[in-house]
Amino acid sequence: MPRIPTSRPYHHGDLRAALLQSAERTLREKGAAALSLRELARATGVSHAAPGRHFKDKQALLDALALAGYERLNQALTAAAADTPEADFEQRLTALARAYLGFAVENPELLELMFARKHEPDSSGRLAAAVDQSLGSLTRTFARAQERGEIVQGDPERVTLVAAASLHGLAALIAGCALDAEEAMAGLDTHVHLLLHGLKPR
Amino acid sequence: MPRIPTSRPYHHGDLRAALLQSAERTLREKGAAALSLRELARATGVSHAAPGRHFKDKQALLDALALAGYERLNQALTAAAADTPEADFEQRLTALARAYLGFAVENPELLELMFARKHEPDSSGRLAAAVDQSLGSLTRTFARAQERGEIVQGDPERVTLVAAASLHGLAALIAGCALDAEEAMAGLDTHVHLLLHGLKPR
DNA sequence: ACCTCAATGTAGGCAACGCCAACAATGATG
DNA sequence: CATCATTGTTGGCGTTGCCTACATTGAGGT
Repeated sequence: MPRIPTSRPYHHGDLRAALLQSAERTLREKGAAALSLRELARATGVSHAAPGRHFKDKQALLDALALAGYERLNQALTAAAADTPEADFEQRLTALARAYLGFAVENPELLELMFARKHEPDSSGRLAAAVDQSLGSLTRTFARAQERGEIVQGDPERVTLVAAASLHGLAALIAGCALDAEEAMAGLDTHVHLLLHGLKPR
Repeated sequence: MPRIPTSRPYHHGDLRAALLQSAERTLREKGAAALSLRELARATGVSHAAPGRHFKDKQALLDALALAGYERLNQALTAAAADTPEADFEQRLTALARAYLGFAVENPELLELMFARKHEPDSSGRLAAAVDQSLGSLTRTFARAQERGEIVQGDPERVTLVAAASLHGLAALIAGCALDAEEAMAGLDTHVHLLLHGLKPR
């Protein structure tokens, strides 16, 4: 059937980006469960099969969304690290923690997506790289601190993991509504302090 | 239309339990995405609308699944606490950590479900109670340690949170395939030690 | 013993979804 | 200017969650 002419041109221009943007909006406002390719297509003003040209799967779109999330998170962490160049280690770590938790508070649904265990084999490689890159800020901070003797010696990966797990745990609890966001942010300084100085009395 | 007689009785007996059991099996074997009420009904040998009599929603079934998960986790934690009655604090905490991480390794999909942010308002109360109960083992351990002076003073909730977040972070990373399970379990002792003694050199 | 009725299971239908195949419009490349 | 890969459209298929109407059952009151 020949097409009835409309105001919109046949080709969208940058449908992929538009879909991702719209998807992130729905994700933020209505949650991941409300994400449907068809609804997304309607919201973007294209036919229900158009998204299939840019994402082979629904999961492929979710993966792309997660990847974009990692990139934003990575930017936030890098900025936080750059903003406290010569501060002492505890302040530096606190800044990183604040950046990470801030991201978790602002994008809880996205965070859930980013750490979900179901990814296309295609995307998993790029996603793993993105995770490493995000962890990079933390790793570098710890490596430098270890060189300066501000941190216990030992396998740097393990030391970093202790901090990373603690922060990620907070973020996950916030994203899962098991922990009040403001309360967690307010107690962050104490949290990092306890992490660095230990739970045992000195 | 009158019913053609079959070997199976009209009433199942305990359909609700059978559905939950079947659901948990599918969850473990094929993931949460593969859970469908209709498929579940087929597997249990009832009609596609029968589950609706016991779970008003698909989400209601997921919530029931999560609740059962919390009960199992709680048992594991309680048992771990009971198994190390007079051990010193670090050993006690390590035992709790091992129990929690063990659960995460064995039931990653279930853990994801338990900490998902979408729950029916009906279930959320019971779920919150279950979370508190699971946290109870940790809280009690810390409270006792604080009384004995084995732990820094200060808001006990905050001190507990540092440990809880750290463990939950590890569990979440394992469940999300961002961390190798065996590696994490192997390094658990060191992890707990660092948590207690801090990352700064003494 | 019978009747009633709430609980539980069944049958069918509806709208929405993801995915697929066939076709149409477009713009870049020769 | 013809060709053709890219990108969008239409229509269809099978599945799903949920709803309504109906059937079967067992328990409790008379």
